[in-house]
Amino acid sequence: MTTSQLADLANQVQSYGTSGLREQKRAVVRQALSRAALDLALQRGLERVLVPDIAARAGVSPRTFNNYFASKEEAVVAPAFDRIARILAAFRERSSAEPLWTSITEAIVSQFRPGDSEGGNALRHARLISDSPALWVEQLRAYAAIEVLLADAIAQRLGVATDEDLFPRLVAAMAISASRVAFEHWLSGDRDETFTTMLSRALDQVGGAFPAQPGHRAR
Amino acid sequence: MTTSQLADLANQVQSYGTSGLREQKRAVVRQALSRAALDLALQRGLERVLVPDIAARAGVSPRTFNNYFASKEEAVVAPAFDRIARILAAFRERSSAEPLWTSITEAIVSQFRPGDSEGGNALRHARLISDSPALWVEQLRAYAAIEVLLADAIAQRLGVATDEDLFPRLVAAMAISASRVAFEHWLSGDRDETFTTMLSRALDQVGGAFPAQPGHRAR
DNA sequence: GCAGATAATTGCGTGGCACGCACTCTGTCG
DNA sequence: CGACAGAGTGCGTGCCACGCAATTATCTGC
Repeated sequence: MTTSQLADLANQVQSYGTSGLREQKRAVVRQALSRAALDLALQRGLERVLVPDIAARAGVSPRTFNNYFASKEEAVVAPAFDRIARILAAFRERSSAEPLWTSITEAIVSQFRPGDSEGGNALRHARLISDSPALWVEQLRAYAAIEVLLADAIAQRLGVATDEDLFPRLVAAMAISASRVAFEHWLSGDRDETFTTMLSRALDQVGGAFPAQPGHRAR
Repeated sequence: MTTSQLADLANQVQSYGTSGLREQKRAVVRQALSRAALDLALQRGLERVLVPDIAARAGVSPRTFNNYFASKEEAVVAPAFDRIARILAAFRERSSAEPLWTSITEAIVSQFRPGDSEGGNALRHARLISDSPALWVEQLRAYAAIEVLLADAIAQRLGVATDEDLFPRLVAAMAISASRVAFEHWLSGDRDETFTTMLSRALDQVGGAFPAQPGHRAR
């Protein structure tokens, strides 16, 4: 993965920067487009949703759609990128005194606790994504994005450089992969246990590989 | 990830099934298309390569291209899917008596030993993929494919079911993720050490999390 | 080895999509 | 309030995936 790519992916993570009228409107339109795409996809299946449909439902011109998203898939998966921002924020707020893996685990798990936010819609959303190859690939990009950003945050906390030490990337990859596996497993199973439980278990199981504190040894 | 998806991805992994004239010719055309796509992409950049160009170079009609690959990106990344088959075969050939993680590590590393097969072309290929967002995403699909297939092979060896026990998926994900991180890190760095060295180190570092033998404990 | 079944190649046509460009409208800021 | 940056929009272009049906090549059983 190249520098340019990192930038591309990172830029999709909501910046929530200035709060001028302009940026505010832009955020509204973006969310409207994303919601429109999701709603339509949920009721018809994404293949039967055309970009102009989405634009129309969001009250905007078709051409405008592509000023926000490069594809309808990107629009549907956009909320995942938002969650990334929240996970990162949660991680950064954790004390550096606590074991690294604990910080990571808690940061991730905390973003799923609020009880399947937004009603059962979240579950349908998840199923939609994992059932559509195109959406699922788009989701992979989200995982890749958070992996890189999380690695940066970890490196920052440990005071090492990501391009010299592969430890941060490794730890981030393990955390994200474990989350992804837990998620997919939970989605496909009978789910006699909650997602957060399964998530925690997967993370715990993987966490044993890594030393609790900076005294790691990767190059 | 859904059953249909697993099938889709798995089907891209070369089966090398029957050796009739038919399958043989098909394999030749497939490889010709893949090579053509790669060569053209290397000299012009993938954006400047059109599907008809590839088809022409492979001596086949444009329409035929899509009977083999769904996109030019898929054609360029196809060799990665071939390597998957080899890794899986290598894993299955390892003795069940040896520790699981050792089998996995050796199976993966063994497919990179032959000294950057096919001349320095492999490195250029790798850079091409990691520099192009479209190709890079396609590569993610390959990683996902092998993760699933490897998980199945692991589950088979351990005698558990992938839909009941998430341990195989977890182990597979860790192995593949570590490999991916090592690869990306190696590609972006000065590479004062060989890829296989870095790969082994990453895998070793992660392997500590898992028990050596079936006596695991995941659900 | 031949006839019917099966599968691959190809040409044509269609629907869709990403994006460049130029123009307009609307916030923004001194 | 006036100039400027940036966002929305219409139009046009090039490319692409894929359905369909006809043709040709391979396979299989007798």
